[in-house]
Amino acid sequence: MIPHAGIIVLADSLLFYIIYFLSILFLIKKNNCLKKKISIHDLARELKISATTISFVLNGKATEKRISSEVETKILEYIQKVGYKPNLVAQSLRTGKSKIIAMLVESIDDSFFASIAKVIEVTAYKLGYKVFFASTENETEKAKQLIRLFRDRQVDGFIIAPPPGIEKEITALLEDNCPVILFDRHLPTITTTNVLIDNFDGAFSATNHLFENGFKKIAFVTLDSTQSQMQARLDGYQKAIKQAGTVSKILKLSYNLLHTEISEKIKEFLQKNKQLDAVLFATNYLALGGVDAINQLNLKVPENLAIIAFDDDLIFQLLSPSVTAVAQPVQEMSEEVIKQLMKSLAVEDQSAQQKETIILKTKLIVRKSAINFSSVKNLRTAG
Amino acid sequence: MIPHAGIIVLADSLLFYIIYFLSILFLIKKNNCLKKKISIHDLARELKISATTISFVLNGKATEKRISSEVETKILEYIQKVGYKPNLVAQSLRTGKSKIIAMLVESIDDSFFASIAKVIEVTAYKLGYKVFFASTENETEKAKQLIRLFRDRQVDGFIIAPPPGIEKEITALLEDNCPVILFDRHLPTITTTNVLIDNFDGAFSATNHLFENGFKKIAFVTLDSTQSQMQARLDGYQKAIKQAGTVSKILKLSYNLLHTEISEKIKEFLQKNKQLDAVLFATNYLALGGVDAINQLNLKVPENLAIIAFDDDLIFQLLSPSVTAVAQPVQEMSEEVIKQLMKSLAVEDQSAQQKETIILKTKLIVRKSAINFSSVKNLRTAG
DNA sequence: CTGAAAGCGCTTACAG
DNA sequence: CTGAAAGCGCTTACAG
Repeated sequence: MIPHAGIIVLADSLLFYIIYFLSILFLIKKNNCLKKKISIHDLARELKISATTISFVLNGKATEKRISSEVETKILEYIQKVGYKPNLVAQSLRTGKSKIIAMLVESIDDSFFASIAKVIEVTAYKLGYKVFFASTENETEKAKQLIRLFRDRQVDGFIIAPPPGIEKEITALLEDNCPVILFDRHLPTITTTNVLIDNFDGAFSATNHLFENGFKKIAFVTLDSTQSQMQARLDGYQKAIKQAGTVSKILKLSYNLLHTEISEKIKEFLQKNKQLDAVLFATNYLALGGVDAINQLNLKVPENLAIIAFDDDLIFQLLSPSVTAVAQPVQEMSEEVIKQLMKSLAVEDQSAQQKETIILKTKLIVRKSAINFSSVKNLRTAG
Repeated sequence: MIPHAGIIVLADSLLFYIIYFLSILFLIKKNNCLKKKISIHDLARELKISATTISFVLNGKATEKRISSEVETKILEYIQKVGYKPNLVAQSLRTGKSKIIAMLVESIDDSFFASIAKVIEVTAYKLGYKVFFASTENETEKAKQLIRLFRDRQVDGFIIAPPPGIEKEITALLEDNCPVILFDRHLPTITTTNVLIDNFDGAFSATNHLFENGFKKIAFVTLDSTQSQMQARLDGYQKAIKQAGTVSKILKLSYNLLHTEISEKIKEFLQKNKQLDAVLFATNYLALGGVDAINQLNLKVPENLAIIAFDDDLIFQLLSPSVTAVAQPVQEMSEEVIKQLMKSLAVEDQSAQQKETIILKTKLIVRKSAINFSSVKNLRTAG
């Protein structure tokens, strides 16, 4: 039996190599996109240095672990030469971190969310994070799904413009020690870190701007929503109306209407309420629907009807007449969001962390759609 | 010594458990966002069924592997009950697949790219894929970085609107067996699967539409770019001009100008070329810059100057007068892109796969900015 | 029909 | 100052 042992071993190892070789081939075939990459153990073999030491050097722990500087430079140079990149998936599995931040906005199409997303992406990237975006369409169910999806992908934290009804999910994230920053609107019943604007003051100032320019019958076109930002805009409008001693006139439209549906509803509203001489729109896309309605009714702005939009947009500058708008401080908001998120990311225990609410001021960009026409007020009812 | 052995073992294992317990605590502390999740082995322990069998059931291989249906339903019910979700990172590390598609567009801000991104996201999601977006700003270096970044994250495939100069990177992807679909523009020197529109015909028809409406001195405002889509639009314009026997007048602007810079350059161009009675803009944002310039010059559209834009946009419908545009078939393009990508994803060897180029037709949306004013041509030079 | 075991590529506590 | 080994949570070829 002994003489055979060698042969058996040989046959065995030959078989092993054949299988190994086949499986390599199979893997290359099967794994699209998976470059035959160098692993840390390949480096270890080549350099005759353990993977441990290489890993320490890679993670900047060379001095902490007192790796000799010769070894360090040797490793660094070799890595440079062969272009080694650690496998982030393996890293993520091991550490439980992904260096990915999830950002849920209402709609990435919307110019406000698109511009804030852009600033956040750039800033986060500089800090070593990648941001993944998704649109909730302000739907509770879609937001829940997305939170689940991103958690499954092991994101490190969330930036969320929350739709209504996801208090439970946000609380669950925080309890599981997952950093969350809310922006644009918050959820009053739960304690979170929020980056908001002064919606009340924005709407209040805009309405007063209309009064100051001689307009008196001011309507407010908004969404049928109890969300904090919409509620505050409504309150700001109503405060100004009350203070002026006039009557409010409010149109509430449901979410997720198409552009043509919005303009149709606004058209009907304007036709039924010919006394109106000005309208404040609670969002940029409502204002765009309004512009369409106004065009269709052949009304002149601001002679027949003055308008102001909440959220600025390039379009408002291009329309004739250009549209006065309440601008949100996009740059400032984005920076504050990132700042707060980085703070949370650095903290071990989310529940212990102090929750802050930052409120930034809006700025009224005065253009031509709401300037003083006191001498020729409301030609429409006259005509 | 022997009497002590038991004690040592006990002390040893006690220590072990203390350390184990502490490290668990430490892990929970350290790993933000990492829910203490159930693993497949936890399930195996509870159910007294091997992880292998559970994995087979989970991956729909129950019948293939001839798992008894009792075992299958038992597993399925338990999973349902405890809400088990496999760890996608581990799955990805093991299989080399991520079910993630990377999509590189010029700018996610741009309405054309935003709308195509949206359709693709929804469609891909239904097919079990998540799409991650990023903007190249048409910069070669940024695109290279993004490709690297996404490969590090182990994406399964790419959808790319390529900036110039990344032929090498695209080729490398294909060689590494990574599915790539180009759209909007292609790279003529390499063989890839492309989903394009008929840019030549779009520009040709638009120019002819201007001729048919009585305009004669037609300029073309485009980007200083050799990219395929821009080249084809230029060629289409020139063909129409030549066929009509008139002279061409072209303004080439560099990429990445700000809106105000674009409108400034166009303003200068229009002032220097008062003979012009129409302009075809090669992109939607060039047209918006043009609208701004035209407003500043107090020109009337189309009486003084007719305009047509390439790429439709909601804004064009809202401007007064509304702007005629060459619309790209967004829905159709998106579907075609996904279809081609899924085809590539199913193929083992990318180099062996037949590369197709799909060319879709554009549609001219006739609005008011280029309608017939043959009786009152070019008032500007007259006035 | 079902399970034990290897391994994807990392990181890190521990030992020396 | 450096390395062997375990383990993150999966999947799958192989054995029975």
